[in-house]
Amino acid sequence: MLTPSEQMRVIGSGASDIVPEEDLSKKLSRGKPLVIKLGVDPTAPDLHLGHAVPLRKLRQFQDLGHDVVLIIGDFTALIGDPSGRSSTRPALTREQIEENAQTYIEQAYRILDPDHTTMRRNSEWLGVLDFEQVLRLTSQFTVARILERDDFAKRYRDGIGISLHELLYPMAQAYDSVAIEADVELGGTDQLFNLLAGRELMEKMGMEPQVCLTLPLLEGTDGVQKMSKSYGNYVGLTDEPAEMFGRVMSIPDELMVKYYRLCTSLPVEDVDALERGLSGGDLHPNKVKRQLAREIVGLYHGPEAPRAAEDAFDRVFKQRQAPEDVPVYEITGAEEWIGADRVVYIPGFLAAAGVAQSASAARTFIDDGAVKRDGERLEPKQYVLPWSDFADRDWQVGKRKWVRPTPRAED
RNA sequence: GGGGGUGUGCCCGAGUGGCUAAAGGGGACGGGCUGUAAACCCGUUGGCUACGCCUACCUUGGUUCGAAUCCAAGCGCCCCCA
Repeated sequence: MLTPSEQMRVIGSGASDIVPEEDLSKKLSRGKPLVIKLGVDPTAPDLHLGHAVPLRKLRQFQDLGHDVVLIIGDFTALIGDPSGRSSTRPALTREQIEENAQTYIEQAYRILDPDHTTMRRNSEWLGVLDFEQVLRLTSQFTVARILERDDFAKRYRDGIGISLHELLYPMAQAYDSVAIEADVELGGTDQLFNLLAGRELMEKMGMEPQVCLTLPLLEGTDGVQKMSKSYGNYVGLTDEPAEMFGRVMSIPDELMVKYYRLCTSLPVEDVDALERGLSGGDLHPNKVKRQLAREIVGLYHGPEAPRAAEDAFDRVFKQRQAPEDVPVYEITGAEEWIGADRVVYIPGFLAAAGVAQSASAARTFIDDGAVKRDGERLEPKQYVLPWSDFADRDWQVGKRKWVRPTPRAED
């Protein structure tokens, strides 16, 4: 095991804040494994690089010999953490939550060491509290204190509704820490309030308070908003290698270094060197971003994957050629967009194949010059084509959507 | 319990009887440029085999030749007083 100060260095790298740092080194210096808590919200089933940031930090803790407790917020999901949202979230049903939790766990184990991870659901302890116990808990917090939380304060000021149950979210999360006797809780910087609530509650209940460790929020591929599925700016952990490569390539240049720090396992010194090279103009951003994409793809798909992903990327984007395996759309012959004389209504096809939202949208694409057949642009208003000019050809919509209509094999 | 306000397309937000598929902005998408992006320029952004037709401005009824626009009730949200 590393010495406490060595551990501090590893733990602190990439962290936004550790409050209070002294408490953490004190805990570490006892030489006993610590209980590291991360609460996860089973509202979105698909994990992305943003989720991976705290998970990777947990992994570091595991590698240092500590115990990780992953708390599935199946009970708190009934509230829906209002954090960062300007309005109340819809509460999920139990079935949805359970389903999401399962997928979450599967994906989390791509990063965590399952042998050193304990999985708990907070319904275990929150679901059994009776009203009296809830009241006793609420008496530990004041309204003024809860309203200090940024988003509550803002919503209150702006006259946007806050349901009473939302105010209890921090308390519920805090109680999780009490229940598992957490030593350290991780979270994004937007979680600081909730993390501190845990610390305070533990203290009030006569326990050794947890240390709060916050991590920077990862902006999505748009470079502006926090990575989130609902913004469509995410890189999914289960994305296909080529897809993943492409998505990483689409992040703004300014974000590259941050991604290196939070999403790859490159040593700090190497990242520093890249940063210097970029700002000094010695390194070309494109090269650096390619390496970033390779690193990330390699992390989730193994060392062989990046090469193929990069090749596919180049084929489509650099050389503007069709990918190796264009998705096939099987023609059954019953399509209504195929006329009796085997004349094909192209917008209907593009909509049916899912490369355009609707036939109207597909028409727009055609008129915009966004539709190509075997690399050749369709003329505006060219909506119908004879069968021979349609089937078994590579159709491209925009830069990256491909489909190849193929008649179903007769057998 | 009383009083007032508000509900528009993905989001914000104009529009107070016909000229409105609905200004403007954001976002998104497409084209150009490029390093893959960003910035910038141009364009599109309800549906439909489509110079026309259909469905749309919280819901349901009503007034009218005609309503997102007026009326009634309902539902949601917000504020103030108690």
